[in-house]
Amino acid sequence: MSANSRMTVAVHVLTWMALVHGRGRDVVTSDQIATSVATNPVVIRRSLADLRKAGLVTVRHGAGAGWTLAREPESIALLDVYRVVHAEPLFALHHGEPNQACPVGRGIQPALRRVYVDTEEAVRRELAAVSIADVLRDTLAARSG
Amino acid sequence: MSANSRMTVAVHVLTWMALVHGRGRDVVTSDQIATSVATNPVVIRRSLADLRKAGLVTVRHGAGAGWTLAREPESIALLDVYRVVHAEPLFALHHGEPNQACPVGRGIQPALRRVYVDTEEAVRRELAAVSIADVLRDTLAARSG
DNA sequence: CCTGCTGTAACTGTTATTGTTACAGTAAGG
DNA sequence: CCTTACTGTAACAATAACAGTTACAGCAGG
Repeated sequence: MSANSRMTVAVHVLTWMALVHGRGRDVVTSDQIATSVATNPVVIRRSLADLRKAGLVTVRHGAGAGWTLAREPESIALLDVYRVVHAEPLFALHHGEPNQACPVGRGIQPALRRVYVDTEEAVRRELAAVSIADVLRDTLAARSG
Repeated sequence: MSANSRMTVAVHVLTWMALVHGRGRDVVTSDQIATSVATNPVVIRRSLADLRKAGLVTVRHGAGAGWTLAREPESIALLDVYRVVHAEPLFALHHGEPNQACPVGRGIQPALRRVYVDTEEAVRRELAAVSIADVLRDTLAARSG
């Protein structure tokens, strides 16, 4: 296992917040979330910082500080999370420029780019169809099943 | 840009082979392909070795050695290439096991796995619809456009 | 002013990837 | 059988991403 798990961590964070949100508590700390994810609070804070930039959570400073969901779990799609964690495209083009003197070297990048864009859009469509509320429901169902 | 470009390299390799295949020449060397991709022949040979394991190309040793497409370009889908280069899943689950004492920690992995599998399948559907022959056609069109 | 948590820099260990050199293995063709 | 030209692969370096960790300044509620 080497691939990045930022998507998983971010969804876990939001799902956990959605759970306590439903229970009426609204301000939670990175330490509490870190306990559920079983990692370091700084990792959680880094994830939350990104989620905040995207407007998915809000932060409160000072004593009694902590985090709150900025939207209802039903209105947060996994696509929103994907946008936060995936700066890099699914597939990378060549590291260096291919040989422009070769017909394939010259024309393949636009051709590939088109395919890659279509593929990314398929991913986005899939992730747009699932909300944090859906994940929470499935999570609680899986737990008891 | 850091993401892996193995998909791009493998498709480039096959597309180049499809081009010379159409021109009647059938045995090509890693050096020739490396010139088009503008990289080291060993990188190409590594890619070709993987493609060979999947049965997409065949190799000939000795003097006059080289590589040949094992199938017609129309019958090689980008999905076949994806299977070759993508050992790792699109999204990774947690690195360590999440807290099993927490309802979210306990149930989120099966819930996420389901979403991730669906997403991967969307990617596969997209890539299944495009062949190396399609890429070659688009590549030559892009070159002149 | 205390207190508790955030925000973030800095550093480590691990791992993937690309590029590179080097060299043994292999078989076609004279 | 020997030359030749290319494959197959190990080994290594450089780069970069990532997860995890420590440390500490900043902030605001009470």
